[in-house]
Amino acid sequence: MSTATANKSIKLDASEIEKINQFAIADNRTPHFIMKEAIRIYLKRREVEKQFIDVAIESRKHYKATGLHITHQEFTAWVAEVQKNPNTPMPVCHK
Amino acid sequence: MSTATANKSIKLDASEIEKINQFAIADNRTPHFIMKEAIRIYLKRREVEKQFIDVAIESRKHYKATGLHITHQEFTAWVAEVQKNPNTPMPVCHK
DNA sequence: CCAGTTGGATGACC
DNA sequence: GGTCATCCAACTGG
Repeated sequence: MSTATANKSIKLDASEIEKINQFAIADNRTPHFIMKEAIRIYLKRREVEKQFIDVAIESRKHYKATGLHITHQEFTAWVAEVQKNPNTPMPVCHK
Repeated sequence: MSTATANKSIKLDASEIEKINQFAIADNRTPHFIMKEAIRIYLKRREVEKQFIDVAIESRKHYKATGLHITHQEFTAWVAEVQKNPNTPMPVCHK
């Protein structure tokens, strides 16, 4: 009962297959591996992206619920300040 | 003859399949499409990368043939200089 | 209606 | 894990 791997089919056109083979040969792995890698990388990117927007949505919900926020000016001012003084505290959320 | 598309199989484990399905649903496309997209993107990245190193190899061959080059110091000095004066010319290759 | 493409599942072989 | 061949359902355009 380790990792059950299922066989999925995918239609690729000739040019893509060629390229996959080239790269597979180039770094000495199988075309299959290349495809899996492609998918792994893609999924990882999507996950990170999703988490990013999830956090944004969360933050917004929190703001809607509590009214707590900082302004864009407060934030950019802090960004500028932190260059000079790395321990400048982030602005505090307020109503 | 339009674009001949051949059928390839790829073994993916359950977690990957789930994620593919999630993203497929999320942006309203088929899982199959997602996989193709993943591969397209990967291939594109690799191609660009390859071209980059090809240029590097070309440059090196040119150097080996002609002896023309600039030093690392010359280059970094220029990088620094160009910040202050954007039209600072790049150092010229020499023996 | 049939041909062609896409999307997808399997079974078998190495 | 890696690869191929087949067969299936759904949709699209002549």
